[in-house]
This record gives sequence, structure tokens and C-alpha cells, in this order.
Amino acid sequence: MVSTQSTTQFHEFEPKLIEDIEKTGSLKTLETGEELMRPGMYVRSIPIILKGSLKIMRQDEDGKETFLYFLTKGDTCAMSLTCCTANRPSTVRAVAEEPSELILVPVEKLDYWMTLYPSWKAYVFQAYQRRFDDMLEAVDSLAFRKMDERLWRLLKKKAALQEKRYVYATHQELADELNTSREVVTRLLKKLEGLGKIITHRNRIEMMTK
Amino acid sequence: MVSTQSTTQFHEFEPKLIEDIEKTGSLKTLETGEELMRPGMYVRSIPIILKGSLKIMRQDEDGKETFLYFLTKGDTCAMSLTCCTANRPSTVRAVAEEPSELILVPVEKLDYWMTLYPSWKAYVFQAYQRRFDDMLEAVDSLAFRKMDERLWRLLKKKAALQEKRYVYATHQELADELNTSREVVTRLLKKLEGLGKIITHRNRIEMMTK
DNA sequence: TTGCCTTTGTGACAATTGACACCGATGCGA
DNA sequence: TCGCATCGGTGTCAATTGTCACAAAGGCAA
Repeated sequence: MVSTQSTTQFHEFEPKLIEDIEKTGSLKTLETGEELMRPGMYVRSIPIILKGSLKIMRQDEDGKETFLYFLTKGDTCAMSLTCCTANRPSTVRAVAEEPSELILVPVEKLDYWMTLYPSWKAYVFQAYQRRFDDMLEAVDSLAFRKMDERLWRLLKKKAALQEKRYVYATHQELADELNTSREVVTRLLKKLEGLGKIITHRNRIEMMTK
Repeated sequence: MVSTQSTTQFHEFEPKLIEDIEKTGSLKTLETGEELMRPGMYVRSIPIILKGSLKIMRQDEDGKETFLYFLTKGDTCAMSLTCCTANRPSTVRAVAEEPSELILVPVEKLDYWMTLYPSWKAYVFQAYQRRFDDMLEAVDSLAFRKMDERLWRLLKKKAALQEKRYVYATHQELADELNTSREVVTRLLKKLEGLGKIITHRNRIEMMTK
């Protein structure tokens, strides 16, 4: 049972639906870096993010990774939707980018609520649509941009997430998210620093432009 | 009005639905290379592919392109689904890979049939799911694989589409689909030929392994 | 046949990125 | 304070890919 407090932020949901979500959903808290999902895991519930953000990553067979997109307040995971309906294991990794809170809704409700609540149906379709856009942006980044711009955009996204001027990450962590090496990130960060876009600190990067 | 012939291949659809599709859908034929959709275009109908295949490409601002995935018989375009429901223009390009036939279903039916026909709902969700998988594979290709393997896999996919041992394409066309240069493709094809995987001809590549 | 356009082949070189080695700086805990 | 693990900085070199220049080969039409 979830407190009314947490779900009333979804204004577009019917009161009855919010009630249903609170009744059947369970609250989950994640620390920064904690995993919600990993490749191979079967998903039996749909997460709706109340607070914080999740980083969605794709892994290859050797464990190499690449960042796909962030999920933030109000978002839900399209992978969970597809995995649940097809009863297949996840093919992505979801990890908390910051301390986060989410509601886990049992899969069975997905379909049932779609027929019952128009707002739920709209929400699910909007989720698909947004994740499609996110995936296309990930493709753009990989296909068309060089590492320096990919890094710069990643930093801006991370800063925007928490609306802060500091991004807390080591060079190695950034390298992992871009599927490159730590040295390359160090070099490119120095370049960005030379351009006056950032100031590097230990474990932390200061963003100089909005 | 579409002939019964063409839609009866969708065995999972209820007879009533097939009837409805035939009543409201319009048939469209595409020559190889003909465009069904381009970025910026508003989509007012959902295409269901009856014959042939479509190549879905992503473009950047400068017109550079990268291949995303193929749609074949029975498939529908998830982009159309998201674009229609959100009433936004397309962000991808769809072009016939071979002579193709499709049914165009008016957008209004999308929602209506979802409530009416369980099989249509399942079809739409399956479409989302499959395109998600396709996008993930595109990301894998871009993020984790080098150009030689990307080229080899593209050739295999193209050969599999038509179940033939010849792929009809110039080096320039392949280069465009992989967002690289013609010279690189030529070099890598020579390498594949050296490995005995293909034989190159003018305008045509002969696949040696299944 | 001749001319011309398209396609393919290739050498040389540059830019980007990846890999390795190694060192210095920072910060924490014993 | 010392020891140690983590993090960041840098030089060198290699692999991959992109770019340019130019030539050869294939095929079509006058």
C-alpha cells in the first residue's frame, strides 16, 4: 500500500486509478548505484518512478556497456512493459542514478487497467513513444557524433537531471557509460576544460555553461 | 477496398477484423527505392506490409544516414503508431528495399480496433516490442561492433530478406546505410572476399556462407 | 567503335580512438 | 604520520576509420 502523497503527482490519472495503484503497488527505494534490473532477469512488475532517476544501459556479451537513456519522475520503463507482456527476460540494465523512489505495479494490472482507465492506456502508449524517442537519440549519438560531443551531451544531461552545476562521477564511470576508455575521457575532459565549458575536480565536474 | 486474398495471411486476426481492414484500408505498391515516409512528414495512416520489405533509416541534420532495421511481411511501423497517436511528424525515413505491397489503415482505427479486437491489440503491442528489439540491435551494432562486422551482418540480413545468394547493392549504397565512406566499404568487402565469405561483382555481391 | 558515366580498386595520409605504461595527487584508515 | 587504494594526467604507439587523389574496369548509347 502506497501513500496518497506519492501518487497524487500524476494529475492525469483518474482518482480511481490512483487508488488502485496505491492499493496494489509496492513502494521501493533505491540508493545511488543500486540495480533495479539486469539482463536475464524476469520482470514481474512495472516500475513507476516517483523520485530520482534511473539510468538504462545496454550490455554486450563481454559486459561492455553503453548508455541508452534516463528515466525520471513520472516515467515508466518500456522494457518492463514489453518484457512483461511477452514474458521474456530483460535485455537491459537499470541502475539508480541518484537516490530514487518508485512504485512497483504487478504485471497483471497492465492489461486490466488499460481496458478500465483511459488515462492508463494513454500513459502506457506515451511511455512507448518516449522511449522510442530516447532510443533514437541514443542511435543519433552513437552513429553521428564523435566522442567529445557525446561526452559533453552526457554531462549536460546528468547536470540537468538534478538541476545542479556539479556532476558527481569519476572519469572511469563516464568512460563505462560511453563504452570507451578512462584515458579518452580524461583527455576529452581536459579539452572541454580548455574550452571553458567545465572545470574538473576530483570525483566531480563543474559545469560552466547552462 | 482490399482483396481478401491479401489479408487472410494474418491468421491471428479475427475474421471480422480482417473484413474491417479490407473495407477501410487502401492498397499501396512501392517500387524498389521508393519512399513511403521521410522525416518531417505527417503520417495519417498505419502501413501493414503484405509483400516485400521496407528499410528504416535514421537521418541527421546534414542528411547523413544510418540503417535502423527492416520491416517485412506482417510487420507494421512502430514509428507510424507513435507518430499517429501523438500527431507528430515522422523522424525516420522508410524506403522500399524491394518491390513491396502494403495496406494503409486510417489512424482513427488504431484506437477503435484496440478496444474491439483483442488480436489487434496484441498485434500493436507486439509491433512495439519487436521494434524495440530492432532498435536495441541497431544500438548494439553501433556501440559494440567494428565496421567489418557491421557490414557483414548487413549483408547477411539483406540476403536473408529475399532468401537469395546475391545482394544487389553498390558499395556506395552500403556505405550510406552504415554511415561510412565508399572506400571503407570497398576495402572491407575485399577483406571479406579474402576470407572466402563473399565474391564481389559489379552491382552485386555473392554470399558464400549461409 | 568511341565516348562517357558509373562503379570499383588502391595508395597515401590524417584524425580519432584504443591500449599500455607509468607517475603523481588525493584521501582514508590504521 | 605512514601506507595504500583510488583517481587523474600524460606520453607513446597501434588500429580503425575517414579523406583525397587518381586510375582502371564495366556497361550503355550514339
